[in-house]
Amino acid sequence: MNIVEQIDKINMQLTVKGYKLTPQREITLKVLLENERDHLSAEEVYMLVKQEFPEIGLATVYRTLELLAELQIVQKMNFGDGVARFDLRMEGHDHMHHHLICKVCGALEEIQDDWLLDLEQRVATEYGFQVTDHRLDFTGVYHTCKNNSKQCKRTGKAVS
Amino acid sequence: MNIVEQIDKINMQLTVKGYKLTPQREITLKVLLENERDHLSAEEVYMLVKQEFPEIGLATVYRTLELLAELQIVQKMNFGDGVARFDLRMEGHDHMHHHLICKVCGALEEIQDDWLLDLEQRVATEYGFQVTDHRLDFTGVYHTCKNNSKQCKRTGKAVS
DNA sequence: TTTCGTGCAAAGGTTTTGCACCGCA
DNA sequence: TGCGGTGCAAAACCTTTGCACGAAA
Repeated sequence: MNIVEQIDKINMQLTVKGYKLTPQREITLKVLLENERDHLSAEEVYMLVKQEFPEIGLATVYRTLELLAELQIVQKMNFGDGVARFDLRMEGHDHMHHHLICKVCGALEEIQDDWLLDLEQRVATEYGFQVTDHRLDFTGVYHTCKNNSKQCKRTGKAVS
Repeated sequence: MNIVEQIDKINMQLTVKGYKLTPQREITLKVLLENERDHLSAEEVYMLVKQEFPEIGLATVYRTLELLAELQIVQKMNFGDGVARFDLRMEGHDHMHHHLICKVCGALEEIQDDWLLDLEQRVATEYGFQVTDHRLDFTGVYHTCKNNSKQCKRTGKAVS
């Protein structure tokens, strides 16, 4: 599914709920889809949207992101750096992505396996708790970073 | 290990790093240890410390919590309610606690099983990533909350 | 016209910082 | 004296909100 199709699909979700796909919302969505792997902050989204739509205000970006979170199109997350970051939840990614956070190079990789179905079953039986969503983050170090190579394997970023 | 012993142990960790256990820090630690299960925010810690040490300033609490996080005695966490919360990491709890967050009653339960050793092994082999810590939160609903009982099973809190 | 969405500026809430002061080596 | 630690207030920071305006049904 390409970006245009995804935006169409989201447009339908908006319409059903009585919301409109304004140019501001469309460009914000485009930015999110084009940077799906990057976990952008509101400020970063704002900067990118501004390149195509300079008149947009930061408040609109916040309102759009809030709207998308309400529709479960994005998920608001916090990785401890003081800003909220937004994770797309398209195409069955629903509650199935985990994160690897490298302490050396700062990379934040998303991995797609769903490893937790057994655990969710155990939580249900042992704790009387029905899971609807989960969050799993691993902090650690890429072997390539640890081995003192000059670049992070994933991002290509220079490593301090 | 009782609270006095735990504070002694932490005092040693502080001393090794050149920090002192001031009365403010000691009372802050006591509050954290006495409310280990509660994931207090800085403001909540401040209120509780103030009861025993009214002259303390909020900034000191923030600085103490930051210091304890640096020493890995507490972990700063964010559950999406706009404030940082602090999780004690004493007595081998290290990277072994997970959370159940009930959407109905708001309870935040800590569970102690360490279910992720296998997954950490997989991450190491499949992604070339050595895990040093992890975070696993389950969002969902307690069966007792779902069944419309008037109280949450865990907290006893009234359920809307 | 009515409603929804927007931009701007102001407000709100949390956390950090600057600075003078204090106690202890 | 020197230095780490503190309290207070101000600042910084991210995010939300109030309000008037504008576009579309």
